[in-house]
Amino acid sequence: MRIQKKRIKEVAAENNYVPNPIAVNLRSKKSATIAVIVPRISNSFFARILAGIEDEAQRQGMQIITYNSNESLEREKQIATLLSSGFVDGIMVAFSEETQQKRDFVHLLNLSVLGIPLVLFDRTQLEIPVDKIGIDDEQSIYNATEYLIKKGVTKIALASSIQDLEIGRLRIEGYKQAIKNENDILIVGSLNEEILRVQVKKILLEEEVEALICTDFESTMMCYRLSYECKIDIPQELKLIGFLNEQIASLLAPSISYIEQFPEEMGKKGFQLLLDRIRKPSINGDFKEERISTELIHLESTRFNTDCTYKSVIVL
Amino acid sequence: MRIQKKRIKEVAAENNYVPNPIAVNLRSKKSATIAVIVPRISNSFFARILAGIEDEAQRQGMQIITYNSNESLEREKQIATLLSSGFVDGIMVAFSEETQQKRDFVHLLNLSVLGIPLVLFDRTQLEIPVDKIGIDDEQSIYNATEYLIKKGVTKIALASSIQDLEIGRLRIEGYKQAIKNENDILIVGSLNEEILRVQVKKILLEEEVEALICTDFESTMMCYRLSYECKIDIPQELKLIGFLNEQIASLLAPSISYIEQFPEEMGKKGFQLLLDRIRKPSINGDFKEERISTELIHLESTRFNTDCTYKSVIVL
DNA sequence: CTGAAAGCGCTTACAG
DNA sequence: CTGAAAGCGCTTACAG
Repeated sequence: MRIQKKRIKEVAAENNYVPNPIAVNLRSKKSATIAVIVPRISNSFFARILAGIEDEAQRQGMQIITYNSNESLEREKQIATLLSSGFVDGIMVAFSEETQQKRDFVHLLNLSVLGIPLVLFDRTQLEIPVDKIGIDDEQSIYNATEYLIKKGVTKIALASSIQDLEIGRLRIEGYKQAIKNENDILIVGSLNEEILRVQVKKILLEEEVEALICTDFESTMMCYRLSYECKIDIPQELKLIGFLNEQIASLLAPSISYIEQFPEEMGKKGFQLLLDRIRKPSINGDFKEERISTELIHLESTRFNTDCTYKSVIVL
Repeated sequence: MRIQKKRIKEVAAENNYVPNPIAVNLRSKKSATIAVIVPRISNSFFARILAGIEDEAQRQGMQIITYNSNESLEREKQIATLLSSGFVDGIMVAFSEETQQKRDFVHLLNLSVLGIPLVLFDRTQLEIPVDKIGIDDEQSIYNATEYLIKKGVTKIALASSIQDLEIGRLRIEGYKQAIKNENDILIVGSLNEEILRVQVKKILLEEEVEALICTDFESTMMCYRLSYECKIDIPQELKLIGFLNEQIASLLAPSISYIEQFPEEMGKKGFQLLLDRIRKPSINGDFKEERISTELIHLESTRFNTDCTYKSVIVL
């Protein structure tokens, strides 16, 4: 038997035989494939999560099919319908903004009811009994704000372009918690780029803020740019902390202190949650909810004069 | 007959019946699925190409499975083996750096020999008889260089972190063609970030270059950052043109003029090429090779004093 | 026009 | 231990 098996494998290898996965799937009722739905694949954050999932999936010999909802609820529903035939072993979803705003998630609930293992990642604030993984949204901004307060900064404002997302709301909440005194709270936010631009310029020029905290990539880049346009020096006149990835943050001029979210790790852990659920369905309706701890990375934009000399800027 | 069919569809819809695609595929020998292999999914350029493919695929009712080779030849071979069983209708590939350097592409050739429609995108310089789509690599940098020359800039250097890729070589060639006089050619390049950093700093401080042209995202961001570190004012003392996406380019301070590659369009056109090939296999070995025309977008980093007032920088 | 049967490429349970 | 048969969920060609 063992010898036979070996011989078959040899012959198979010699002839470059690769079993047709379609047939294997149909027969075994296991596709060794999971589906991942992202709201926007060209967003580097989601692309990195995807890379993490890919990495882990490969180690387990599983494949991933990626779907891009393009932040559209309708498209998300189409994808859910497609997946409801159950041809994947499990699904990972970061739902669209529209889904959250309209609180319309029957299509996701439906998948879960059909018994298809489901994991929500990044955007997890939905009342569905499934496993979830996100970051410590509230804590992340709380830490950043508190750091500045401890350094003696008093006038700290917050800018956001995701205030309509639950994760945006949570991050803003973290800021509020840290500021404590309600009168010191100064928040500007808008989904609309132009509106936010005007708002940020206004507080930059009229309110003399000492520090700006941003809840997302777009608002961070915008604040970086606007401080330049307004000729406000970072970090001399303004401290800036935002959500960026390392590559961009460290190559900006000056480099911008940022909150690292470890998206690859989120992908890996999310995949692991899904795999666990595929192997052992929830019996009593118990599901896991994990949070990745973010990290505040200090670069030039939060350098204080009293700090000992920073990694010298000009190195030759 | 027509009535029956209608009735069936009605009942199907009522009961949320979705045919099992696995079974359909096995039966029909068509999977309505294509595979896309990218060298790095977290690279925003490839993520945007993917978005373009997704978009077009959706319109045609087809699915895409994404594979990430992580710039690894070995991983690329594994993926090719997997796909050689022919369970997808076609494949789009941007091969890895390693594949190009080692000129080891038997695995890709093999897929094509098996009769699986194949399209190479972005990185296309491989002697395989398949359809290809890329950008006008040589022309893109030629145009940028010539623009600066016409503006009277004489000392123009080039920086690259992709000189080992054929597309890098082509872009550098475009620069050389435009410069004409061999003595004026000044090129620095390295895959290694630290080495390139030192090289760029050196020419910035010692060679007094008036303009810098970059062949890729990494080198562009680095030059942007280094001009800040060296306290060289852009665009007053240095003009800069690179490869960036619009979002980043316009939010840098100053904003950086860039070569737009239209990645979504490349994805769409590449998918179209593949679909054409799936429907009508090449009989006499004729294959298409398309090039997307890039566009030089002028932002602040190529503003000349003589230019009429630019879109005012401070708008309130 | 209709409905039962064959078959896509596998795997696995079972008869011999 | 071995080899033939059943069956995964469909579609399509074909007999009636």
